Amino acid sequence: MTDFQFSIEQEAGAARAAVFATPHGAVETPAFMPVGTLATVKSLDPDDLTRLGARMILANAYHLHLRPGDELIRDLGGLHEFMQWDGPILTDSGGFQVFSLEGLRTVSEEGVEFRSHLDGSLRLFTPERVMQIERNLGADVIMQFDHVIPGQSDAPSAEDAMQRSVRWLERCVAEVGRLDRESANRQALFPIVQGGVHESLRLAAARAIRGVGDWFGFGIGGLSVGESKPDMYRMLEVVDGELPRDRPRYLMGVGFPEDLVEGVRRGVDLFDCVAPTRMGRNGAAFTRDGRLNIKRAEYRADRGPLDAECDCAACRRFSRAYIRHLFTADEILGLRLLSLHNVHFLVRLMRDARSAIRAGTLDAWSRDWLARYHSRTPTPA
RNA sequence: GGUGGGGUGGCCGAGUGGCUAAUGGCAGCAGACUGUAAAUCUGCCGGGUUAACGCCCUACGAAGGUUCGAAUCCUUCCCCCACCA
Repeated sequence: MTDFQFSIEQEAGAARAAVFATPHGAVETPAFMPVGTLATVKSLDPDDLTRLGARMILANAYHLHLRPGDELIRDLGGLHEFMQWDGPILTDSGGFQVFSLEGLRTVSEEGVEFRSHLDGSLRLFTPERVMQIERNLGADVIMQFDHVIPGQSDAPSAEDAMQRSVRWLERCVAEVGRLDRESANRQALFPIVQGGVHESLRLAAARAIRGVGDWFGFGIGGLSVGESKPDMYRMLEVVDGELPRDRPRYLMGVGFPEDLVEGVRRGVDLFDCVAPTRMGRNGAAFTRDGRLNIKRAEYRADRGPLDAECDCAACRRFSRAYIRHLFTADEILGLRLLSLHNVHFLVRLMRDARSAIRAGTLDAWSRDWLARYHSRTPTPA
């Protein structure tokens, strides 16, 4: 299968600038992928995403299985057609929901029984079932079904979840093979490296995964789930040495701007996170000088843009005072403008990082970028 | 003019003798958010002082009274609403 390809253009330490080709187009990396769990990046439409430079987006198997149903989406032509996004799509498996919906599920070797958060019905998610769901959805990249646990979990728990994730990976592979024999397919299955914050477990997970098969790319999961940032960064360094360098690494669920910069430096190519959209809906804007809460009274009469150096649609046109007013008045345009801005901010951040890698200036660029982001507080214009 | 109901902290609105600086909601102020159970959640919210505990002051239309003690009971007055004249 040549639908997927990862072409490295330039390296800078662990970091690299590359192009990740998929059946629905190529993604220049490092890249940030906006999250559209329910087949929509909340408040943004496909044209918005295209304009701000997003190339690849996420959707979620658990949520779309529950509503509107993966078979319905299949019958309507698949996720790309359904949501009118013709760029690359990646679907998460529901492994994160094992963590986030902890009170609504029970884990066994067979799989995870979820109590639907929508209607209370029981749904058994096995690796096989998840592969069928992700096949029905039809994303370009599909994630294995994994077992995510809290970041501070002790080694025995982390090892247990990691080993289970590896066993489930084997079942995912088998099921994908069975489905492929039924009908041709152009999806890439990504495994997920687990292991909590324990170096030996991360190493063991990476090795075990490589033993299961050959992969077009690798997910790094179970991070940004409650562990410290130093622990998260350390795990990236550990994993970097154990994964093949000629394949993309996708750090799942990360993150905040500073985490993207730190991640790129440690060899991560792809990121996704709900932060830009969720925080945008809650009034927080990323700026070059740190986070800004647009609801604060000090911006009441502020004529300036969210971020003076930003060229997004919101910053080119609207004042902080206006956007603050929208939030104060509970107007939906406010949520939309901050979501637009925040996603644009991360997309551009990765574009800038890519340029720095290609220019051979990543170290200086990232050092300066982080210093400024951390040292200042956005002030009224 | 008569009858009935009512006046509570910025607003709405509970509370009918002590546990009440006074439930709730809204507004306001601030914080959190990392593979989305989220346009969500959390904290503060009479004034002064304190790092905090606490202490002091002011407060339930106004004034006076009963009581050890009143937003709650009594008296008078002011105002609002409804209905009847």
